[in-house]
Amino acid sequence: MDYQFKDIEKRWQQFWASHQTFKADNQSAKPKYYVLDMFPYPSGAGLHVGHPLGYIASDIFSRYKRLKGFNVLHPMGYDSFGLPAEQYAIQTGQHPAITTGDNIATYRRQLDQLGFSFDWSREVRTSSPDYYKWTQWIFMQLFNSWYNKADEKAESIDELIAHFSTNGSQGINAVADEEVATFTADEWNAMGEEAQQAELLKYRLTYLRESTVNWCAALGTVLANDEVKDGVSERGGYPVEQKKMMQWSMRITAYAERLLQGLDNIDWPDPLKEMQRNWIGKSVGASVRFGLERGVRSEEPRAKIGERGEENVPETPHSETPLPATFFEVFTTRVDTIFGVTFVVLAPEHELVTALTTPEQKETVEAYITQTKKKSELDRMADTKTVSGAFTGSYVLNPLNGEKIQLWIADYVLAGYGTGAVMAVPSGDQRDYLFAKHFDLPIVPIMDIQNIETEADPTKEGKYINSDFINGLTYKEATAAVVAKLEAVGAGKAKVNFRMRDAIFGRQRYWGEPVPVYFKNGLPYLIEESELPLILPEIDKYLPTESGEPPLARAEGWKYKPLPNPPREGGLLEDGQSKISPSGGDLEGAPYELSTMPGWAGSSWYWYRYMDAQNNETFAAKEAVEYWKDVDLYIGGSEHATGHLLYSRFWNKFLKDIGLAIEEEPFKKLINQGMIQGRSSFTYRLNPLLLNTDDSYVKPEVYISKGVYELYKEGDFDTIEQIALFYKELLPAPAELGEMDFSKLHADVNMVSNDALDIAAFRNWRAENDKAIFILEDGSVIYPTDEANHESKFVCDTEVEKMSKSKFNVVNPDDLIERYGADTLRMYEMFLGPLEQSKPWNTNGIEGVFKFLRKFWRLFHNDQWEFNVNNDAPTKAEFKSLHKIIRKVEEDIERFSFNTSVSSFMIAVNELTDLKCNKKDILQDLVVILSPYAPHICEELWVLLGNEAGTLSYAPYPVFNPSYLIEDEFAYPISVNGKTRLNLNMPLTLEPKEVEALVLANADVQKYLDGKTPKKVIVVKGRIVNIVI
RNA sequence: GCUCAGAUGGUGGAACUGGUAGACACGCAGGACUUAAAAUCCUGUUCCCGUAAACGGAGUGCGGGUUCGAUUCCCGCUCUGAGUACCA
Repeated sequence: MDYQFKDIEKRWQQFWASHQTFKADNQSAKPKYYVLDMFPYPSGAGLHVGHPLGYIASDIFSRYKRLKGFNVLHPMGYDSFGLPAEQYAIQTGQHPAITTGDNIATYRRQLDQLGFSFDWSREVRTSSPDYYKWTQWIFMQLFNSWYNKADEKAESIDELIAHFSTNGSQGINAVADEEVATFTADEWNAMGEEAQQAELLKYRLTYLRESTVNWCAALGTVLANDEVKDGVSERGGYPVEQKKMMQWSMRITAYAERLLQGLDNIDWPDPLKEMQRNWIGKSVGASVRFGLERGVRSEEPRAKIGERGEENVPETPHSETPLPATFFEVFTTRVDTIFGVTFVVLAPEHELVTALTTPEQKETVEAYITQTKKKSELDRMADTKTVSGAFTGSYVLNPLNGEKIQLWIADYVLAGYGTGAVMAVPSGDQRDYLFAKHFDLPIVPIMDIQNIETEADPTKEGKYINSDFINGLTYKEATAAVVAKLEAVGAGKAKVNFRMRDAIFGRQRYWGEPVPVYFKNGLPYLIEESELPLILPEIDKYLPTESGEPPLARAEGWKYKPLPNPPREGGLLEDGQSKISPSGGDLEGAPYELSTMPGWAGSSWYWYRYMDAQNNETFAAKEAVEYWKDVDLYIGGSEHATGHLLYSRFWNKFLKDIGLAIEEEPFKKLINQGMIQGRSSFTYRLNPLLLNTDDSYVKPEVYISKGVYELYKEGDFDTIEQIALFYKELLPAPAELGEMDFSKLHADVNMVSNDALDIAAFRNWRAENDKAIFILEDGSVIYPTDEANHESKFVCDTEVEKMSKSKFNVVNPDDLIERYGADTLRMYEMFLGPLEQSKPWNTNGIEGVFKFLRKFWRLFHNDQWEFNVNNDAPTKAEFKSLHKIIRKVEEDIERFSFNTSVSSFMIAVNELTDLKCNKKDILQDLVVILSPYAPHICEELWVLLGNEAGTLSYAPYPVFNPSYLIEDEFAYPISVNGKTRLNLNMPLTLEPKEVEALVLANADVQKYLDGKTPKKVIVVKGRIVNIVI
């Protein structure tokens, strides 16, 4: 039979499903290998041709690893909470769970069609209560943990409480909020429950805090930093504003150092690691305290800042005057330049600005602040050239020499980074330099070799000048000396600063995991573990309430009512009275948290759930986690570089700290598959200007082929003339033709093949095309009545754009599978080019892969399509072809070069076809090697070859035997002065000297020598001969 | 601006440690088969000179360098894509 891909593929997909061929075992004598794909968000549009690229690669790798004797875990699931389903729900009123369910069904059908070897018994859906129960559970573990810097790990909050009650806050080195209190054990024990809880919240790894958030009013929610692009929301492009809100946050900053260090030990693409490093943004430097100069008059109460550690403040000459604070801190990476500081700048939003502004400067400063507020985030970013700022009228004191320094505000200092204040060193920092020049502030050189004529010179070379006790020292010496001095006088210390902020963990949205928390007197408490999952309640509308509360506030009677049985603290009393709110006697129950978890909650641990997806007792059994440990290969897009991949590493480290995970890093090796862009097709339509027309007739639709259009555009007179004449003939008498114009119109790429338009399909596409006239590439014309054969084609123009419905360039895998089959599509997607490289999708060329599979099929069949394979002993040439491909494919797969292995398969099949090889000894091995790429056709041939159905997936990978590739002759390329001139066959046993003699004796070589003696002859054995004259 | 990645025929791409540039495939051109079309098969296809072949010249974004030999290494530049953005 001919190659019937439809039958074959359907049959084997059913076989794999019904026999659970790819079900992985959680224990095995084989070594484990975990291949993970970034699970998809099931969108309504279904899969387009770009989505499966990574899945195909990971599937090939999984199948290959099974052949190589590994116990492979290769699961798939759905990241099924998310905004699009909710937006759809808002528009249609349909519950997001229904939409999501439908979309998942579509995805599943599409994935099944591609013949993936997923173990579907482990499927997860983040929106399923069985799954989000454990997402909530992990949230509870985070709530019950704090980060102990002494041990560099997370520990139970109970240990912290124990420490507080015996030692107070003394000796605790934690990552916590800035304003943690200092207290003794007695003071702690004397605190009320609420005061204690409020204090503990400052330590918990997930905590509630008023923070500035990216509020997107149009989406009605808060967005993470990585969801905001250029000041607008990444999804939908709605405006985003800064707003203060009470928010759940994750103390990811506790892990900043470990997240940074961990990058050194994982095999990820360098650009991606670099992105994470930049995101974490570690800078090593020092914090320096600048004392405030007396004379500040202010009605403001004392600000909080600077209250702690006041005893360390250097004495200021007139300390009797009350100040809002006695100092503030700046962060600097160049503490060695401290004697070059000629002014200090605060962010306009800095808390001390109002208090430190003198009455004389009040107007100027306020005007400047107003101006800054007006500027949108975008303007502030774009406008980096203009220098602006305002003098506060106050002075600060250099802590090392007591010098009086002007205090300015300027919007180039960001409130959100460091302390929101910088010490300006105009001689060494270009921004400071421009600022100083603009406002005529002093610039003091501090290095002997510094050149500050036209710009700042940040050099670290040379010796210090104008710098007090560090004069004459080098950079390294000076830095150490300054830090030591600052510490000695209590005016600063070495400090590491991170750009990364704690991650906001909440959305004012419906379609997400409910936070397992209720409130008592404004303080958050966890519900009981036994009460998990906290199910997402039904609501009438998926919108915020009129009062602006999140959608969950609409849920009727959705209050925390502790179960009466078993009775427990915080629950109901035996008589049924609630203990929850002692003050209010709240029988109604306590309010739940109304925001839901963000999109990244469910995806930050899902690879563990795959290890033990059905477990109802725990998030994944200990034995399962100990067996699979971590992901060996993770494939997905680089767009998750600073979101998912950072949060996942964070949660993994936390899970390791509390003993639930084994490895410090979750994903050992990661590959980014490139993005597939769309390749749009365009037609050119004539739009002539018609003079003297009335509305009694319609302009004829005339399309011209690309080549004709180009001739026209180049001003080819004949073409212009002909088109005008042609068009004129189409028009009724009264019309006069003016100038010709063209519309460039998208044509659906599915009607275009190798840039040639399928005219019949195009006519059917839209009503107005029905009567269209086409001028083809050679100038011939097709009329609506005339569909006969034409020699020429109608060629479309092309352009690379984003793949989107509106550009008519979406290619759906379903159509291609229908036409060519899954095996062809799988191989074609790999054949397209290197996996990591982004490229436009182009269906041109898929025929070549299809032809290859037919040719492969034909190797096993005779001219009548009868199966025809014999048991004869293969020849040397046949063995050579086979072993070449065994080695090549193995090498290629190991370095994820799938495109080159597809080429090699083509070469092998071409060779074996030429050799007319139909020997089982060769073809059976070839089936095994090809099966990861084209599993269906290989399963079919495997059975035809007499093997048991279903055993191919676990067959042994053929062993490469190098003896088949040993050559005894080699055609040496002979080059003269580096230019290859001819090839000479010589035995490989010859030594370079013998080769040289043979080459120089050759008559053809003599011709090139032209009687001269070569200066030098280079012979690389088995490679090349180069003669230099 | 900074960081990273990349630039090879008409197209996608290959050349893995410096050793025959353009494998493999698409497209195109010509041919075979066919009443015809589709399918299939064969031949050619980097560019320039030349009717053609032999032959000759140029050639991996541009300009230099190292080397017997450079798509590969070094220096400088141009362009494209991605990330990031006043980070102190």
